[in-house]
Amino acid sequence: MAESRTQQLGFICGLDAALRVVGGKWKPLILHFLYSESKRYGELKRCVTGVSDKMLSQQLKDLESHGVVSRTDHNEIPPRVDYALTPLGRSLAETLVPLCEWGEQHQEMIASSV
Amino acid sequence: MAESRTQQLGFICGLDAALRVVGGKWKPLILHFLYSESKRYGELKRCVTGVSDKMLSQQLKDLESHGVVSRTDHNEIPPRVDYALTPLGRSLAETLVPLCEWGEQHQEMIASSV
DNA sequence: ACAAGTATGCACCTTTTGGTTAGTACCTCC
DNA sequence: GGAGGTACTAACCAAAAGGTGCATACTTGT
Repeated sequence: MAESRTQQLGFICGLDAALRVVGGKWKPLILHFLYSESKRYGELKRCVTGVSDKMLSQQLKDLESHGVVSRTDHNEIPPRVDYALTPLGRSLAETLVPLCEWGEQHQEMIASSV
Repeated sequence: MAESRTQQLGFICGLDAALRVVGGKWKPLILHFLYSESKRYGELKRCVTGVSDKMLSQQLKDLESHGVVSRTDHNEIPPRVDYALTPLGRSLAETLVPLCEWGEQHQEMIASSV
């Protein structure tokens, strides 16, 4: 029984591979908010309600290392840094749209079943 | 400024709501494997490579409480229990398909950028 | 002059997540 | 008759995720 290419790479399936990139509590939300437009660090933080500085920086760094987010440091003082999706990141963020819509449609039920 | 219905319910956005249901390391994979067909506990465990009994039971219970997975205990000895997606679960699993395809297309890159 | 905003890094701590082992009660296969 | 499969649960422990507060170095607004 030949192993599939996916399994040779150490993934269970394509979904498992994708979760390596967007897994975690904050990454999908970050991608989602950058999807509408690129944002400064502070703007992003205000969008992703409840995230701490530490988490936001860390997750952005992860996303950058996977090539889905690009960081532009304007080297100004006070600091000014922009975050944007790369084309790859944009294609990934698009796949989250159906999930987002599902959440909107069923949010009442989700809220009631703790 | 009026708060949106989503925010009244305590969610940042629809995506945030959906993540309450499918958040975590294993839940998306469980849904994905149940999408093709309903499975017995042991079958599912063999599909979701690497999951422990504890995690699989726990996550299945969570998914059941959110109404996306249904559990059928045949009350036999030795035990026989089937897990299947509910219609709601099926609609959720469908939203994961694009993500799965994205993962397949980009798995080489994902594997290389640790 | 002083507070607040700016984008982080660091150290410390708590919470959540996840793994391991053992146990159940019965069956089938060798 | 002992091993292994079946679908779990509970207790215990380790690891990862996540939160808080402090520090930076300079600007703008009060």
